[in-house]
Amino acid sequence: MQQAGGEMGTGDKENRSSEPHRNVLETPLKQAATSQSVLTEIQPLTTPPKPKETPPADPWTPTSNLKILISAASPEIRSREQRRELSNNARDVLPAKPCLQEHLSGDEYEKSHPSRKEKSLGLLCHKFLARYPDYPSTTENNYICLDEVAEELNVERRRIYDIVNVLESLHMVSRLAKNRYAWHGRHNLSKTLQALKKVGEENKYTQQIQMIKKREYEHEFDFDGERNEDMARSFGSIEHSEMSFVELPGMEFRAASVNSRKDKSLRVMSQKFVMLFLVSTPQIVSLEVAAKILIGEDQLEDLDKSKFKTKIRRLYDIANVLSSLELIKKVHVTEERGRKPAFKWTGPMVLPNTQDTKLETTSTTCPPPISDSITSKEQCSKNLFPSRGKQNFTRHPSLIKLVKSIENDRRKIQSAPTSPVKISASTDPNLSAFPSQMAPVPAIAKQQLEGQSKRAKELKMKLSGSALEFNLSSPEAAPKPEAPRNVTPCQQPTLGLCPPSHSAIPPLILPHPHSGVSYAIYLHPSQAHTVTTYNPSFMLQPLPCANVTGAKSVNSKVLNTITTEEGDSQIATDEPTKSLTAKERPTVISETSSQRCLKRSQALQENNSIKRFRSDEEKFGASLGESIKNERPPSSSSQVNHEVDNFQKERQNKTETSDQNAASCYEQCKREDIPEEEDKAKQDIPVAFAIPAPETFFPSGYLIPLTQCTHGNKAGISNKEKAGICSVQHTTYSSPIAGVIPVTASELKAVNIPAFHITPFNIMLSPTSLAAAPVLSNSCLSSSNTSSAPNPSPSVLNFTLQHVGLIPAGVQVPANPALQHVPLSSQPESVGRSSENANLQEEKPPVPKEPQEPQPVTEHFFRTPGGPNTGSSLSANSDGTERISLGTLYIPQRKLEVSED
DNA sequence: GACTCCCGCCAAAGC
DNA sequence: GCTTTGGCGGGAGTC
Repeated sequence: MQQAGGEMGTGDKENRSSEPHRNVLETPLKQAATSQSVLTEIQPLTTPPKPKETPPADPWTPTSNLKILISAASPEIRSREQRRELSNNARDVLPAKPCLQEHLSGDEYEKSHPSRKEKSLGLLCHKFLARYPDYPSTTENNYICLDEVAEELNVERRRIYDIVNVLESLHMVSRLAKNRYAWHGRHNLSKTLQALKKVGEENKYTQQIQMIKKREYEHEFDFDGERNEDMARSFGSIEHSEMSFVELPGMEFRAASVNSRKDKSLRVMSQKFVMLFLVSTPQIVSLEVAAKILIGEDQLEDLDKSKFKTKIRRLYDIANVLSSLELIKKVHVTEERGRKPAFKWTGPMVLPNTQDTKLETTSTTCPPPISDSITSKEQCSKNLFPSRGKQNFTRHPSLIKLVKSIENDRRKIQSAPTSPVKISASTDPNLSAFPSQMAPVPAIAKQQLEGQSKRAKELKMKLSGSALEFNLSSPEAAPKPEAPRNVTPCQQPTLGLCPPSHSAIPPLILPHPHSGVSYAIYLHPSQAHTVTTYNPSFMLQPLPCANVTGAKSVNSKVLNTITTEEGDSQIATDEPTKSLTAKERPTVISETSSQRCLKRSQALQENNSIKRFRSDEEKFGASLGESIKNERPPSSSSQVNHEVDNFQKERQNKTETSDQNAASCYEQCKREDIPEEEDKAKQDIPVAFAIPAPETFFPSGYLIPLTQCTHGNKAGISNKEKAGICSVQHTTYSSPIAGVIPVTASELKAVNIPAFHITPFNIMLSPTSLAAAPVLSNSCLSSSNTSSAPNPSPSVLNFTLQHVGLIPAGVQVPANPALQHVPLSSQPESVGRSSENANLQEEKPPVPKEPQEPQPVTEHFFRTPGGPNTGSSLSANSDGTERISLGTLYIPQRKLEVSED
């Protein structure tokens, strides 16, 4: 056809522009100037028409044909021979309409002139898809002739290739012969997605994504050579395979030509792009990250702006097609620097292989072929216990020593008594009454945070280069004495990287500005000061709480997140919701689950506070207690913060141990996924799970949708709304920006259920696993010093003081002028106690067991998010100020807002 | 000015 | 040698 390149020069364009004439004349369909109308009006001539599609009875208009001609012509032609072309064509094509040209001038022509949008690939793809049924009958031959389609759609064939290539990647079409394709529709889509997800996991895309995000934070990733080299090394450490096109049985490419340039083909790129969504949590992938990953797979050293731009272009092409397929939806991640384009997966959730989905890769370099013999059970097991799988990661030499040290520490920790507390999964109806103290607190003590962050950064910088390797390789080093299968060594690496300040930076819970959904963002303190804008590494923690399977599901989800960071396959797609499309997910959310989540999150915070305080009670506790007793005015917050800061310095050497302890606890928690140990596990393992996110991958923070678990209930959100919050992927997301959400008194009070302690890396610790004493959340103090911060609960203060030994049990002291005197129960924690109502908030917080063995605790507690669809539940914080509070601090660094277009 | 992404050049592969 | 495919990047349109 066209020029040697298949494209047409001016002449070709003119020739092509005449092609539609015949078609138009033969099929006097209304060819609206707008593509939208065309979308539903395309009347296939030779290709299988979409069954549902009925020829529109739109009247033939005098200008319709001309509009088509115009749209078919290139801009150059139009600009060069606009008038003459129009008149001539009108005369030639529409002899019966001699006056046509008169109607096409000035504004009218502009109207007929299809805008750029109307010629978009996405719209074109819509047209294309409209021609064929989603689920074509197997009996009928659904052939696609590219030439014909191109003609009918009045586009260059080149554009059709773009569409077909992407469709091919999803096995919606397959090439039969030259210029001929077969339409399969969505029959194979589920299988394809499963296969892609599987391959994506095996290719460790999750790790790559996280690594890139981390890099971005650490270096504000750009294209200078040094950083590229660093990036390249990191990629190399992942041993990612040059995964090529993933094929399904019976759908292999039949023409070698198709594979000739597959390395960079749109097909492969499309598959990889889809993989990123399937393995990501949340299923939001920014173009930037995707491009970097795709580039990285090729040759990162060549990463330059032009290449990056090219990848972005291609990704736009792919994204447009995928959007037309309604598999993804464009969103924007807003950060302080501006908006970043991203896409959210809106397609069906991909379940783990419930059947032996055969897939083949035409990979040339690696991807270990997926075993067809893997049963669904085995696959599930593999997903649940990824640590058993192969570890393809290599350990960075510089980290071997560190790993050994960690191993030793872990052994010590694991040998130590750790008895996770069973938590009743029963619903706490009172959680709905969760107070509104969750409101963000004004920024405070930013300087302290920065100071802490600096120290942390120094340490981190030393290890950042090899953090990934270390993290990925940790499984090897991690001893698995008790629950080898569940060991998630991914957290271990963080031990050595954990700055002392971690303990002072707990997750932040922010209310969703739009939906009222709250999100807990876990920010790695070490990067707090370095992050000023959107941090891709804000891990949207899937905080499953709606799953009827309770802890198991949660665990699975957690495992998924964890394992993805470990570098091996893991899926955690055992959630029932996974089988549903994004649109359907909401229905599975139960309010009780959300309440449970709330409670868990509260418990986490509480225990974390207690644990932390316990570990520091000798120094900081006394000081803090004294401060409380003296009812320091808000102005003293800086003093307290300073004390904490200094104290944390001293506590730095404790961080590693505490993280290990947390890791140990988490391992126990993970055991709950082990069927044979389920009974036992249920007794020892908390129901709530935090999503561990090794700092090595998530240096900055995590965004945890809390949805109905927190504010949602309180805010009076209807059940329906809550359900939606939990399950529906919000169209708008945002991360909190720097800010501190102090743990309010009510938050602590309300929790009488032991929960997990989360390490700075989101490692969970059961309350009892740590000889923690009740502690007053530092945040309370800090928050109390802020005008907008809720005052710490008297009960908490008393509770803390009592456990610290500053006051005898039963004695109540006003911790803060603003605090109310709340009677506290001196009873030990009511482990597994199920929900109580708001009144229970007044009850004494759970008293950690084994207080006689205070252990250094640096964990930040972490609220278990409530939304099952974490991925979709990014929240927003309109506040851009940085905030800090001690103890239960959270330091959001960047504002992240994801919004749909 | 950044973001999108259309457009078509041009080369590899196929026939 | 012509056609088919499709990688690639300039640059126009849009925000």
